Amino acid sequence: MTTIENSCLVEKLSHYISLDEDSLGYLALLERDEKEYHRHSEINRPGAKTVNLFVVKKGWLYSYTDMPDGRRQIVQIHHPGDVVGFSDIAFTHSSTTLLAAEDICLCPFPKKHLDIIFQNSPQLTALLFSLAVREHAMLVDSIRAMGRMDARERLSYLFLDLMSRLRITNKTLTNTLRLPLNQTEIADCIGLTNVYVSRSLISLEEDGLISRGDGSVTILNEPAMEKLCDFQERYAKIDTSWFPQSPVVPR
Amino acid sequence: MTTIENSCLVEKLSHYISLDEDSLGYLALLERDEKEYHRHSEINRPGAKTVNLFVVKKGWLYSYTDMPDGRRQIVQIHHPGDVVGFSDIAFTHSSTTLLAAEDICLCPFPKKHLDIIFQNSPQLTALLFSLAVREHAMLVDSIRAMGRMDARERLSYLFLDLMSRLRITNKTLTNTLRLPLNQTEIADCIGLTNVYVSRSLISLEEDGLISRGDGSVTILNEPAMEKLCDFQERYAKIDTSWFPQSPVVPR
DNA sequence: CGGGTCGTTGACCGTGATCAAGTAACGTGG
DNA sequence: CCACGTTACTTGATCACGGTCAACGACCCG
Repeated sequence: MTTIENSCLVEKLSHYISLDEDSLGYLALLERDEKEYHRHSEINRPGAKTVNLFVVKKGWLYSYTDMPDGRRQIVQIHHPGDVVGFSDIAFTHSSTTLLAAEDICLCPFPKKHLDIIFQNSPQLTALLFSLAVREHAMLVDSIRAMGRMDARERLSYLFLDLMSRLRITNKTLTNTLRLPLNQTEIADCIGLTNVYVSRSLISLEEDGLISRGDGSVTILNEPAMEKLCDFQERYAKIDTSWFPQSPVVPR
Repeated sequence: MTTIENSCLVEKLSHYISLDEDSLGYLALLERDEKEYHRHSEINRPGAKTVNLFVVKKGWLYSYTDMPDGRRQIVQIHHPGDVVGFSDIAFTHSSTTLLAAEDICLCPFPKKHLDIIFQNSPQLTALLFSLAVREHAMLVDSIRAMGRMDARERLSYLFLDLMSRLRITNKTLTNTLRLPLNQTEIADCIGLTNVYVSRSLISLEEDGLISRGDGSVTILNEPAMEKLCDFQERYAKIDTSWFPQSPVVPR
C-alpha cells in the first residue's frame, strides 16, 4: 500500500504543479496495489490485452519491439515515477513488450479507473494529458537522434536525456548516472550494435567526455556533450497556464 | 466557418465513436476559424510561443527539427482531420518547425479552449486523449523503422503507414497514394539522403513492389511490402471501452 | 572448476553517404 | 518562340561509418 508520503508519482507530479486534496486522493487510487518483478522478467507482451497501466515505484524497465528476424528496438526507458502504458490506452492490445531492466516494483491500475479521474478532476486530467504529451516530445527527440545522428552523438544524447529525466525527481543527482543496462541494451535503444557501442564509448572516453565505472557513466564535460548532439532540456517545466479550474500555482 | 457537415475532424473522430450533440458543439468550436497557407510556408517555428493548436482542413503539412549543421529530420506528417500540436500542449514554446508540404488550410484554435472540453465533456476528453496517444504509437513505429530497418524497408513502411492513415477517412482510397513530397523530404522523413531514396525507389520498382507516376506511388504488392517491413495496421480501431459517461457505441 | 554473461578487439565487408555531373520538366521574361 | 533559371530526379565514382563474425579475457556464481 502506497501512502502519499512515499509516492514517487506524487513527487514527480508535484514538481510541476501543486496538487489539491482531491487530486492526491485520486492519485493514491492509482498507486494502491503494487507488484515486484525480477530483472529481465516480462511484464507485458505484444498481443496481450491492455487492461492495466503501471506507475513505476522502483527500478528501471523498458518497452521494446521486435522484428521477425530478431532485430530489436528499445523504444522507451521508464523510471520511478513514470506512468507506463500511455501508448496502449488507445488500443485493446499491446504492441510492445515490457521488460524489467533490473529488479523493479510497479503499481498496476486498471485503465478503467482513468474515467473516474476524467469525470471528476479536470485538473488532474490535464496533468495526465500533459505527461502523455511530454512523452510525445521525448519520442520526437528520439526520432531525431535515430534519424540524423551518428553513433557518438546518439550515445551523448541518450546519456543527457536520461540524466535530465532523472534530475526531475532527484535534485541531488550529480554528473554520475547509474546505468542498469548492458551494451546490447544500449545498442537496442539507439539503433546500433553492441560492438559499436563498445567502440563509441571508448572513443567518448578517450576524448574526455565521459568516464565509466561499474555500471555507471560519469559526464565529464556536459557542455561539450550538449553541443555535440544539440541537446536541449525540455522536461523540467510544463505549461500549466491553460489548465482548467482552480488557480494552479507552479512550485 | 466550418459546419458539422464539412468538418474532417468530425469525420475522423466519428470513425471511432458516435458523437453526441454536446461533443459536436465543442468540436465546432475547434474549427471555427480557418486560414490558408501556401506550399512551403512556415506555420510555426521553434521557440515561438505555442498558443494555438491546429485542425488540418486541407492539404499535407509536416513538422521537422534541424541540427545546427543543417541536417533535418521530419518527425510527423499531418493529414486533413489531424490535430496538430499535441506535442506542444505541455510546453510554453514549440520545439519543431511546422511547414506546409503543399497549399493547405488550417483551423487554428487556442490551447486555452481545451479546458472547456476538459471541464464539460469527459467523453470528448477521453477521445482527444486517445488521439494524442495514438500519435504516440505512430511515433513508436517510426522509431522502430529508423532504428532497425534498412532503406527499402523504411520506404515500404512509410508508404504503408501513409496509406493506412489516409484510409481511415477515405474509404475509397485505392492502392495509389498521392505523395506531395519530393525525394529530399521523403529522405528527411526516414533518415536517408535524397540520392539513396532515389536508388531505393528504383529498386522497389524493379522488384515489382511499387510503381510511380507523377507525384504518386502505387502499391503493387501490398502483402509482400507488409512482410518486408513487418507492417501492422494499428490505426483503424481504438479502444473506447474504458471511456467515461454515456454508453458509447462504436460505429 | 565449469558455465554464463559481459565487454573488448581484430579483420573484413556492405549499406548508404558524399560529391559531382547530367537530364528533364517547368515557368518566366524577352 | 527561344533563352534562361529553378527544381526534381537520376547516375556514377568513391569512401566511411557501422555491421558482422569470431575470438579472447574478465568476472561472477554455482
